[in-house]
Amino acid sequence: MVSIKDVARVAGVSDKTVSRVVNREPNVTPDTIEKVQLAIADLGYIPNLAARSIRSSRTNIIGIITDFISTTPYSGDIVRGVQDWAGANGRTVLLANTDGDFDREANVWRTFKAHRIDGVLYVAMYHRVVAPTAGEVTIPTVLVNSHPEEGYAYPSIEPDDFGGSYDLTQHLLALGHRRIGYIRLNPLLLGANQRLDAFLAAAQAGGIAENDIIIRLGMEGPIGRETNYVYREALDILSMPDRPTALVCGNDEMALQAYLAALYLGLRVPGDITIVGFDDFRTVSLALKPELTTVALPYYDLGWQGADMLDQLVQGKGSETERRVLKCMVVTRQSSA
Amino acid sequence: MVSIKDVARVAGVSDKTVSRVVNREPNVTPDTIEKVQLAIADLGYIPNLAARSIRSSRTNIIGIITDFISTTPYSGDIVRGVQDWAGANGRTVLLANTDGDFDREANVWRTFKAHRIDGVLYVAMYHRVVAPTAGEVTIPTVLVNSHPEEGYAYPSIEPDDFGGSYDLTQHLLALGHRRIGYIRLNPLLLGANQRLDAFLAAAQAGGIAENDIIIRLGMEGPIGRETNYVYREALDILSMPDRPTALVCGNDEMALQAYLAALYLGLRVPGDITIVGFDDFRTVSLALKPELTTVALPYYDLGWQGADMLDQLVQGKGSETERRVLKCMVVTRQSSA
DNA sequence: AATCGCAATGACAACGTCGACATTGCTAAT
DNA sequence: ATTAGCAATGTCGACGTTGTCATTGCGATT
Repeated sequence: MVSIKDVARVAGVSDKTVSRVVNREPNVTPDTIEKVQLAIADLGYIPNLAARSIRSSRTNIIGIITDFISTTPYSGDIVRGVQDWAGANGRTVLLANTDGDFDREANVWRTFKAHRIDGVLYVAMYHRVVAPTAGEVTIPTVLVNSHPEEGYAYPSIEPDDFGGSYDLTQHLLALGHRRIGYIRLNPLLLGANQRLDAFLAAAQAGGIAENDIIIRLGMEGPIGRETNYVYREALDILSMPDRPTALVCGNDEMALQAYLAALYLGLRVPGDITIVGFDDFRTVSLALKPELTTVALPYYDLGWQGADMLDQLVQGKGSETERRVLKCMVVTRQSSA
Repeated sequence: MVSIKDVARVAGVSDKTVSRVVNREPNVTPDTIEKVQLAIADLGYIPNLAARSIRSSRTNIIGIITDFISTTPYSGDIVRGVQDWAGANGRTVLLANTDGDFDREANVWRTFKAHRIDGVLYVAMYHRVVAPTAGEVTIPTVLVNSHPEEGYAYPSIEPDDFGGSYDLTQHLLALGHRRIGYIRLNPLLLGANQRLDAFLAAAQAGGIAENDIIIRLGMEGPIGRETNYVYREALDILSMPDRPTALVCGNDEMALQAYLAALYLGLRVPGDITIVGFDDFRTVSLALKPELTTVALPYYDLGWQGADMLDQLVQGKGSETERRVLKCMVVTRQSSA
């Protein structure tokens, strides 16, 4: 591998001068700069970041720790957001996945420390409460799509499930719906309760009677291996003699099953039944016909802004306890009327 | 940061001896080993991999370059496969995304070279032909989910779309279907043609008459911004007076739209119409009711085995031109009968 | 003309680790 | 008793880079 010394020799200057050119330090003659840059291009020299980091004890690497990267596919957007931030700011991204396993997580922390990375984004693939103790964290860390357990102080960034759900419910009320079904997410998910609470709050504020709200549990059990009642419950709700005019689903995959149930029963969306989802998981929300009214989760921004928060933290400017919450926008499509 | 010398001081040995213990070299007294390990634990020493890599000019880091990581969510499984391999073999994964942009890709290669990583997995998020020239590749590279353009020699690993599609078609023939609809993927995708070709080959081999095969184009246009005709075409095929008894869809999202069309027309799956997909994108294939018969793409194994091929290559044992193809399994569920 | 100030450049050490080689001390063979 | 052999440990330098400080040379000031 060609090193700074090779460049120095070819350019006829000292290695330190090459270093100055590479790092754009002041007080170098334009002449010299040109000579050096020529030599660099000639030799195809690329600085060795490992060597640099030994001297400067900063690596410009940030790590991402994920738990279930593949089970909730849309949250890949978080990773993309982080990557784009990193690309735009001259950082590189180390990626590691724990599958939710404690030992593997401890290992990942060890590896990250061994690489002396600057900071860690601890990304939960579903919105939840989290305590990243496996590594006795000593690297600056920001929690993404989750927030710290009581008593732990980490900065965090998460979506405003409550606000999104509240707005979505208001959208239904504005359309005149007065009897509404609701199929709940797995209660283990943080978002599940926030979404339900917001739905109930908005419904109450809108003057909906309690017995005009039909709530069913769509899923339960450990994440990744849950049992799914959505289709059955949707069929059941939609077969009621006084069936609701709108059906709110915990997420878009549930909405998909609600569509199937509705169509199976010969109902038209949205003519006979309005159906809405949550997440704006576009593979589903746009494939559904009519396209699905849902709430877009700001996954990409969660990643980007999370990386930015981490950067602040690394530079000592960030708050140890900032808890940032990002708005979720209602996306109105043709499934609601 | 605590270094090997700190440990040496505390343990009362030389730094080299600590190094020996850390690297499990032979010829160290059990006594010494224990003293050193105690000191290591005491101080929380973790070797600095950057320093190590300067000496040994191997980093044990492999890089993943992806193009469209988020648009096709299931292919996150490839990344997971690579990660798991890396975790099991003491490597770390650097991740970078290009969004299909040439300049960004060139940048990524630069960064990877600057990190002196051992090798690169060039992961195409949809199966296609690829020529990773942006970096004038000098790092050992394996193409995943794609194969090299004519004239370029890279090892590659990809799914056997043809075989999977052939088997799936045979499954339909075995069920007695003699008149079959087919909705094509975007022709830009490598898999699109392989799947269609296999379908036609299997149908012909099974003695299906040409006019008992109804082929429609489901999508076209640039990846990520295509126009989608699937729902319309499905409605159209299923409204034919002599409608086919089975409908093959280019992928599972298309199958989803076919379900919606069938149900809209009051048809039962699989009673009135058998529908099958491709990919086994479980978010869809399992959410559909009845659950979808489809073909599972070996994404995870693509990642794992790709990483393994790369490792061989890095160690100089691999072939520069190996082209590995992984079998795709038909997953029989309730949508076909 | 002598001095000062400063821009431009270089020499050298240090970062943390490990490979090459040297040293020590013990056992076994003569 | 001497030596050879080898296991256990240590010394030192190198990897590629940059920070610190020193040196050079030149124009400006007195």
